[in-house]
Amino acid sequence: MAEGLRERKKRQTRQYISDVATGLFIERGFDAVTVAEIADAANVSVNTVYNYFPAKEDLFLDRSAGMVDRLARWVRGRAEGESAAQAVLRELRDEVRAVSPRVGLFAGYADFMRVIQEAPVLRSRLWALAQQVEANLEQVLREETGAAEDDELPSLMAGQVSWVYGTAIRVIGREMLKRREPGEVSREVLALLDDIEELLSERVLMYAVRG
Amino acid sequence: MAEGLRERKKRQTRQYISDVATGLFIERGFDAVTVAEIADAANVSVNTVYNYFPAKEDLFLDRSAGMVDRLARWVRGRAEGESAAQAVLRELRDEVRAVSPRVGLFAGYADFMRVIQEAPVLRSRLWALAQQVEANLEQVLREETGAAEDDELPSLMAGQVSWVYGTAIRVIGREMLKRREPGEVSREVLALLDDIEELLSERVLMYAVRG
DNA sequence: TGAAAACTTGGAGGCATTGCAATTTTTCAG
DNA sequence: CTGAAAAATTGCAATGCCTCCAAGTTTTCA
Repeated sequence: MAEGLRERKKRQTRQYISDVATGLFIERGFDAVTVAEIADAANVSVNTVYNYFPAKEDLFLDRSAGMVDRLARWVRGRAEGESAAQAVLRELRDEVRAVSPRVGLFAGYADFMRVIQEAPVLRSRLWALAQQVEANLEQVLREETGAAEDDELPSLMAGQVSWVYGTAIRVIGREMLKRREPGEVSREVLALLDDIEELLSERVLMYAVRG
Repeated sequence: MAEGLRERKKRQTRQYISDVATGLFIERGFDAVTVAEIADAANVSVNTVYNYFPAKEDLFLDRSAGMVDRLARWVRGRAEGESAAQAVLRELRDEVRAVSPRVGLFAGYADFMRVIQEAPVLRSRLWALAQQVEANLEQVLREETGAAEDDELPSLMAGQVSWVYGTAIRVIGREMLKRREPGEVSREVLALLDDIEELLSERVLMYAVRG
């Protein structure tokens, strides 16, 4: 614990800068806020901001970055006889139910989504994060199946599962931007997750046969 | 045809700038070439470059941008009893077979992929294009099925099909970077496309059941 | 308590991108 | 063929993100 004070202070500073930045972004939009303004508002120099965050986008997506191994964790810990996609949908349902009572989180999430919607840079960055999520998942599946190095199967599987995940997140986000009352949002979202699972099992998505 | 000469000249200039830029990017990498250098090499001013291309990435992805409606076209024109995913894979196979004899295209494609691999900005941009492709496809499916405005199904279907497309493109690209002999590349790629189709029909991807 | 390590800062500069006004080129009617 | 009008090109200035570097400052620890 020799490194206690310093480490604590660093974490606080980092968090504070990110919070200030996030507030400004939500208030005025991502592009309308300069890094210089953020540094000013956080009482640090521009260079200090860059010491903590490699790029402007990271100021906003700092927390999301911590979730890159979530999917891999979910799949690794799934139950016997449960498919990867099912596990992901189940965990999402649990999360929605757990967070549902707290209105604040929902409201914050809507703001978050709105800022991202309006800034292409942020969307790209979020996609890059999704890539990492997928890579982690691929690693898990590769270990689980013991597939060979040049076997493309784990990669394809990871792609599919992370598509399910991404789609769920997207429809949830869309739903949140629509409604206002948290209870209704929660109900709609859960229904959507059920829909997705049903669609997957019916293979409807994959085989939209004409005629 | 009053606007003939001017239009022709514009198209030529545009093409020339893009070609010069592409050459430089392939030679030295995307980040190692400045817009000023490109303008110089193309005998125009920096502003002229920006008159034709909104951003540096567009210099490289100019041709790819023309393919945003390809997927929608393929699906719209699929045969009776053929699924959307099947149609996409079939068209891709046809394309590989058609282009296979011409070594030049393959070689160029490998260079193209390499440049993109090394530049995150280009990957993001390519992803943005994929988003447009997906949106177009969703529109087609929406019209075809006559789904309601708030029905999420066409969106999900489009997502799935365009995932199949993207995955195929990705594995093809990976394969191309690996091998050198065009005949072998072609054979491998066709085998991969078959694999993908088989995996889809076996539902293996979606249901990686544990235990 | 005093160096070593870690953190912060200011300044200079590179590069992408935009806006504006001046200049050149192309079109087209008379 | 000629002279505006329209369109394209250009230079210049400025903004904003981001990097590098060379001082300071603060924190750690012997």
